[in-house]
Amino acid sequence: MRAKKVKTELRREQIIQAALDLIGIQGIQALSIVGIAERVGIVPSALYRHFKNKEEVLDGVLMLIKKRVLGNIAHVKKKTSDPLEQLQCLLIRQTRMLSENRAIPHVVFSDGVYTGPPDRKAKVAEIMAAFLAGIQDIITEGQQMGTIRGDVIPFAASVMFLGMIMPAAVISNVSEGIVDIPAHAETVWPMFLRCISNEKKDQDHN
Amino acid sequence: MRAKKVKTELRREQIIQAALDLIGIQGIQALSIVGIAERVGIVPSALYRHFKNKEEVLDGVLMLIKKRVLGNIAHVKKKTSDPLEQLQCLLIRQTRMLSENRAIPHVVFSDGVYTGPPDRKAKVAEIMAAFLAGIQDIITEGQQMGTIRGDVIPFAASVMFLGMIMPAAVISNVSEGIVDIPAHAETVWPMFLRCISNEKKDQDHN
DNA sequence: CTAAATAGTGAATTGTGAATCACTAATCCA
DNA sequence: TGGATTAGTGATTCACAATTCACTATTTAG
Repeated sequence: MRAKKVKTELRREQIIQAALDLIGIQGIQALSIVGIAERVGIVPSALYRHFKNKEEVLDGVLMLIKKRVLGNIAHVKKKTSDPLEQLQCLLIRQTRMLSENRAIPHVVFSDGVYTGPPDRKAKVAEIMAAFLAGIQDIITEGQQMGTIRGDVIPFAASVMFLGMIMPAAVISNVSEGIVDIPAHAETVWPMFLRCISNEKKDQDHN
Repeated sequence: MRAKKVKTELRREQIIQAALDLIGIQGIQALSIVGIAERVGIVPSALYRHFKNKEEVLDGVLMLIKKRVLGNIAHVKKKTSDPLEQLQCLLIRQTRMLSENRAIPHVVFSDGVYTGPPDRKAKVAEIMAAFLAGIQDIITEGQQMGTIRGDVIPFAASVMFLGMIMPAAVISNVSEGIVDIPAHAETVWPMFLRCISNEKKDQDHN
């Protein structure tokens, strides 16, 4: 049966979304043109009307992920002006996003990143760098406002922030969801807070 | 030229080591029987004298990694009896191991883990679980001795410990070693210490 | 020293997945 | 309405990687 004709613009989005879904289900390694086409409802060769090759599809996936990740940071910055609150909110959003969208860790950790053309690696690096930079911004601001300890090194702290999210995602993937990522985030947050916040000794009583 | 005959026992080790090396260089995805055989100095088909198939080679690699990771924990426990010191020492060893042996993150984070036969996933899960369990042990002991806060949840803390290592390894891989993992570990350790240690308020202020 | 056994070889088989192409059907627009 | 453009199709090509296999060279034991 012949598929309905759809304008390239839209098909591209469908294809990228399909690829993202499939990655979430089976990982990048198993991602095939045939699989994507099937999911979109067209024949494999039709896909080449919209993308030059598989690599270009992957590029699209990366751009989408970048948009979502950075979108979270932007959203959080609008929501409140308290850096610590921003971080907590970001943690929650990010973990929710990961647990709903398992494709992201697959893409970021995939060793295809290392195998593929070098610019793919660079793109992943850029996404991570942008994410870390956003967090460092927040931390620096918190330091200026005095709610975050001055002796915290923003870069190190941003990597540690990532460290609350990344292992949880990996463990959750590997262990078939035994770990509830958002729940874990809630548990870890107070610990992280203790790392960086500038509590003046006596304030913490619950 | 014909390769020297070597006893299976030894060849198996050579093959596993070659696979580990190659994974470190090009990632799991690009790992091929041809590549391994070449590196060992035999012809591809010869490899099948020693392993049933590629999957079995991967199994061997996983076992080797497990041995090394758990070996680090055992070593650290022998070295000192102070839990906090054990953790710091473990952090140092583990990061050194990762920066020398880039294959490990490739294997553990590879999405091939999700694609491959389900028991491969289970094996990776087991390695991570064993590692986390080791850390939890140390933490629990620290709590009994009073040097680690009682309100710390061992599992959460162990994941966070992993969080000091894992993101650093990934960033280092992606960014072509811009981040020096062991150096980063040194930076982050004091922060982690603040998370879990039971300093009685007034001892460290600068 | 010789015959199992053990390990290594190259050719052939098989499977898979990406990409190309000539062709067809739908849509656009003048 | 009718030609040009755009998107979809199926057959096919190409490359590559995992195995298998009949055969050969080398050890090792009796």
